[in-house]
Parts: sequence; C-alpha cells; structure tokens
Amino acid sequence: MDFISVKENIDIPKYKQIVHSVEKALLDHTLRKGDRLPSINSIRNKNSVSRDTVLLAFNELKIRGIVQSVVGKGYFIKSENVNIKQRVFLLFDELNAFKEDLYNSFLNNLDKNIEVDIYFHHFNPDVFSKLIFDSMGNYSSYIIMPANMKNTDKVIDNLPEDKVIILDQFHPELFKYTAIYQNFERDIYNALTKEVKRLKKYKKFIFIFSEFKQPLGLLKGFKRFCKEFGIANEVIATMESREISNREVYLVPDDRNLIRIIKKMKEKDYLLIENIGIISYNETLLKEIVEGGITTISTDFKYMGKQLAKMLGIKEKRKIENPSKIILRNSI
Amino acid sequence: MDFISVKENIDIPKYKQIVHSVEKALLDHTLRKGDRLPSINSIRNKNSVSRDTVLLAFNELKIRGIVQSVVGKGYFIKSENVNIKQRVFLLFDELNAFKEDLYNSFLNNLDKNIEVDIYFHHFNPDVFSKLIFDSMGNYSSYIIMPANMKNTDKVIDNLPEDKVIILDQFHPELFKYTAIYQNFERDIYNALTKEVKRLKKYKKFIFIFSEFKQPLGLLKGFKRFCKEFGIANEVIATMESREISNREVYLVPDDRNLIRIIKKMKEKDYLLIENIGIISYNETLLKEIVEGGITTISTDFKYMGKQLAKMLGIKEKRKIENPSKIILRNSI
DNA sequence: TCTAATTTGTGCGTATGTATG
DNA sequence: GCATACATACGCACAAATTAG
Repeated sequence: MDFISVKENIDIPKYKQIVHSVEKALLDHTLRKGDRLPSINSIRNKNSVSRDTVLLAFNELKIRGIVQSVVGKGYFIKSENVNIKQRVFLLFDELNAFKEDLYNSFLNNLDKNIEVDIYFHHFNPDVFSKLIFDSMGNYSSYIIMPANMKNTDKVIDNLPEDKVIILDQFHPELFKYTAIYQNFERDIYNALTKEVKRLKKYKKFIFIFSEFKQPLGLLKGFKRFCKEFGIANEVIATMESREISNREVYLVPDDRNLIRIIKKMKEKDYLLIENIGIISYNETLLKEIVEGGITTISTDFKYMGKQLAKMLGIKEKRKIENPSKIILRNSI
Repeated sequence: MDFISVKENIDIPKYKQIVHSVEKALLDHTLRKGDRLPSINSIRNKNSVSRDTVLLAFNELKIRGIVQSVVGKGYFIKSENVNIKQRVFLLFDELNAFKEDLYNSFLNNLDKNIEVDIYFHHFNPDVFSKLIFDSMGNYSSYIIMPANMKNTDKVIDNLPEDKVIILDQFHPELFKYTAIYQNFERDIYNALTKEVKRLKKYKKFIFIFSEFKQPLGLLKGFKRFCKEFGIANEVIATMESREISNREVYLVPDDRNLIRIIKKMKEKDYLLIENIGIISYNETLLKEIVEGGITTISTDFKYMGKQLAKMLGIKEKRKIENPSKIILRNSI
C-alpha cells in the first residue's frame, strides 16, 4: 500500500517520483492489472505533497495508458506495460487502400515506445463526437481527419489545442490547430493546368464526384480550371448507368468508377488517348500498370505519414501543405 | 437466487455490478419474465452493500423497463428484453487493401449498437500480447487474426473461451475456439488443380513467397500440387533482382511483386499466356482490369465479414472454412 | 428520502526556480 | 540585468459520481 515515496530536496520532481514509484511497483508486480491505486487524498496526506502534484503524476500515467480513472471510485491499473511513453489517438474517415501508405509510413517513422490507436468515423457525426469525447484525456496527441464534415470544430475544441493535429482536409473553423493537409483546389488546378494541352484535345471533361466522401476543393479546382481554359465539362456522381462517348476525358477519384470506365471503353473498342482520356485521383500501387499506366493526380501519402510522425515531437503550431503531383502515364 | 455478485475495489461501481448481474441472469435465462428479484435487504445482507446502492441499481433497471416494483411485494421482471451494448475487439495483423472489404462487410452486417475497436499487431508478438492483455475484460467479443505467429495460444488462452473468434488463419493449438478461416493448403491446391492443363503449358511454376507474412499452408499446397502433377517449380522471396524467362508461370500473393513481373515482362516484349503466366493471390478491385485481367485465387472477404458478424450472436463453437475460388482471367 | 463522506475532475490564483534571449 | 516563458508545486473551491448509514 505504501509503495509511493516522495523525497524532498532531490533533483527529481515530486510528480515524477510518484510516477516512478508506480512504474517500480508494476515492474516487481506489487501492482497488477486491475489493482486500485491509493486515492489522491491519501497520497497527499501520507507524503505531504499538494493534491495537484499527485494529479499531475496520475495524469501522466493515464495518458500513457497505464492507469484509468473512474469518478467516485479511484484510479486503476489498466496496463502493466511501463515502456509506453506516449499514446496517439488517430481518427480516420474510413478504411481504404490509400490509408495503407499513410498509416504504415507514419508508424515506420515513429519511436518504438509510442502506441497508436486507430479509429474510423465513417463520415458519421455522432460516431465522430462519441469517439472524441470518449478519448478525451486518454492520449498525448489527437490526429483527426475531419474529412468533409461540418461543425467538427464544436467537438474538437474540447481537446487541448496543442495536442491536436488536423489531417488531410483543412477547414477554416479549425485554423487554430496544427494541420497537415492537401490543398485540393490548388493541387487539382495546377495539375490540370500543367497538362492543359493534352486535355484540350478532348471534346468534354467529365468529373465523377461524390459529395458525400470527397472534398469540395476538388470540385472547385476542377470548375475553376474548366472555366479559365474554356473547357466543356460535366460533373456526375457515378458511371453506373452512363454511356461513354468518343473523345471524352474523365477525372475519377474512385476505383470502382475507374473500372466501369475501362470496361465501357473496351465494349466500344475505344482506345486510351485516341478515344478516351482518364485521370485518376489518388495513386495506388496497381495504377502504374493498369492499361499500360493510368495518369494520376495524388498527394504523397508516404511523405504525409513521415511529416505526421515528425509533428508529434514539435510544439509550435504549423500548417503544412502536403505536396501533390501529377504522374503522367499513357492515359491522356 | 445468488446470481448477484458485487466485488470490492474494482473499477465498476457496485450498483452497475448489480445491474450487470441481472442482465447476465436474463441473458442465460436464470431469470425470466415474472420472476421476483431478491429483496433489497437480502441483497444488502449477502453482498454487504448499502441499501441505496441496491436501490440505485433497481432504479436503473426500472427506467430501462426491465423490472417493475410492487409496493409491499418486491421487484419483478417485466421484460427480458435487455439490449446491452456490445463492444468488439478486432485484432488484425496489418492494414492493407484486403482488409477494406472484410472490415466494411463486417460493419455493414452488424447491429448499429455494436461498437468495434480495431487494432493491428504487425506480426510483433510483444504488441500482440500487450493489446490482448490490456483489452481483457473490456469487450464482449475478441476477434483475433493470429496470422502466422507462433505461440499465440499462450496469450489467447487468458481470454474467456466463448468470447474468442479466430480469424483467417487457423492453428491446431487454437482448436478450442470458434474460427472462421481459410484452408490455404486445400484452396490453393484445388484452384491450381482445376487449371492444371493451362499450367502444364509452362516450363516452370514460380511461387513468390514471404515466410514472414504469408501462411505456410500456401507453400504446402503449392508444393503438393507441383509434386503430384510433376511440375517443375521454384520458390523465391522476391522478384526484385531476378530475371524473367520465357514460358514461366508465376504465383504472386503480393502486389509489389506483381508489378515487378509485369514490368519485366514488358521490357522483354513478352506477352501474357504466350510467354508468361500470372496468378495473383487475393482479389482486389483493379486486378479485374490490369493487363486485361489477372487470374486470381482468393477467398471471399465480403462473405467472411458477413459470417463474422453472424458469429457474434451465436454461442456454440464453430469452425467455418471460408469459401475460396479461382477467378479465371486472361493471364494463364 | 435525506445527509454525509469519499473520490475524481476542473478552474483559478499564486509562487518559485530555470532556461532563453 | 531584465523580461519572458515554462515547468513545478501549492492552495482553495466547487461539481459530479459513488457509497454508506
């Protein structure tokens, strides 16, 4: 019961001494998973320290996932692993192929003693809120992909400002947080402008855009490009029940529709470049070889993951636009 | 009568423990509609808790419509309809493209009130152990992908037997648990046997196999097939620094090596079927259109997710082999 | 039902030593 | 030497949950 010792006048801060006491007790199994720690007040009385000092110590243990607190009951050992120094809350929109590169490069650039818990909100505001509220106070960093959802600031503002990193899509309401994001509007506009000569050869530029999952910036950038260069265009939601016509060029962020286009193309014996142009949004492995290579516009997910890992150790707030490029292959 | 248990010094409030006891008794039909609950005083005496604590518990049950009180008589079960929210622990090996179909179909076939937490062990035994130990007691089901790791039973055996579901790879040490798995050896053997005529046309059958991530069953099935049908074969770890030769057929579970093969093929102006054959393991979206379609051997991940969702509600232990098939396209 | 005790959680104010520029 | 920021530490008050009698 009295495994906590705090000494005066040594160079180790008192709250660290309390943390070390608990760590030591875990290592020699005096404390085990599920055990209750002495209450804050009893530690304060026995060791004549301030309540806040004990709280500071317990908070560090909580953020590291070692203890868990229950109001009205006390603090309990949640994990006996004292090696974890930081825990990261990572909230993605959905699990898909693009996440693979991002997540893996994030992990590979992270220290071994940092633990990452991954969650998905599936574009559902209730799930989004619940996950964030449940995680409050339990992590040392909160990396959040708000995607294209509205009013996420109402929830995120409940987290400590300096522990939040906004990922992928940036919203003006979230200006106060560190962010690593894509400038969708500019990226798509620049990429298309770079290849305007090729695009001009087609009769019509068709963008397959789903408002539900895709960022509005993509649409804006596309529209701006078309207007500025006087290119006939159309925005549709899906290729499912649509005919394909000669000399159309498609911008496709979604792989299912990419497949549909290529199938319809083959049905009509159309050829890439000669009859149909395709630009795919988001690079994934196989696009390099599909139909001899599909031109893609994509941000660098590996770089994004690396930057994200770097940001964890840094205190100043930053806004980082992740680089994007067009990879030209034989499809336009 | 003594289905109510209250423990001191654990992180669940005593009144919640009483609620949980009643819920549990209703689920296994120890309690039924119309049954009388033990009196407040008898619960107080047997479990040495305060009267108010019992009252608090009964009040919650009353508000939820599960019990009703009759003055002077006692508390009675009004409805057996307890919908306790379930939490599912889902432990994957790594985040990759195949998980997308599996995870999404699992979620789509799940009740709305079930919460799923997803974790990744990255084939690291320490991470595997820590995640399972820390999750102990916090979930109503534990879905675990042991992948090809050894000695996972030592850890998994600490979980309640009837709450564990083993996913994807089955190990003899884990025979006592419910499992939804691929019979890799048989699946690959059957799929190859079905197309033995096509395969016989090639000079050599090459399997690109990584011991670290891929199940041993794949190798066994491949070897058995080759031996039985007298097919010259070779097993290599990667295509990275390997030349491609005329009339070789490749079995490739990994997309990076798939791309390497196709690139090397094109460098030599080889054609699919005529010079080189390719079978890819695990179906993903774009394989339908890569090089006019790549033949794949794959389990049905959507079906696996659906089965998994069904299994959550079922008590009996089951072993389910997930169906697998060969999708023949113009690559062998 | 009421009162009281214990526990965590949060906010505010204050003070001190140290590092930085 | 001075101003500032930051980490550490203390004290107090009040809210909310838990539990006892």
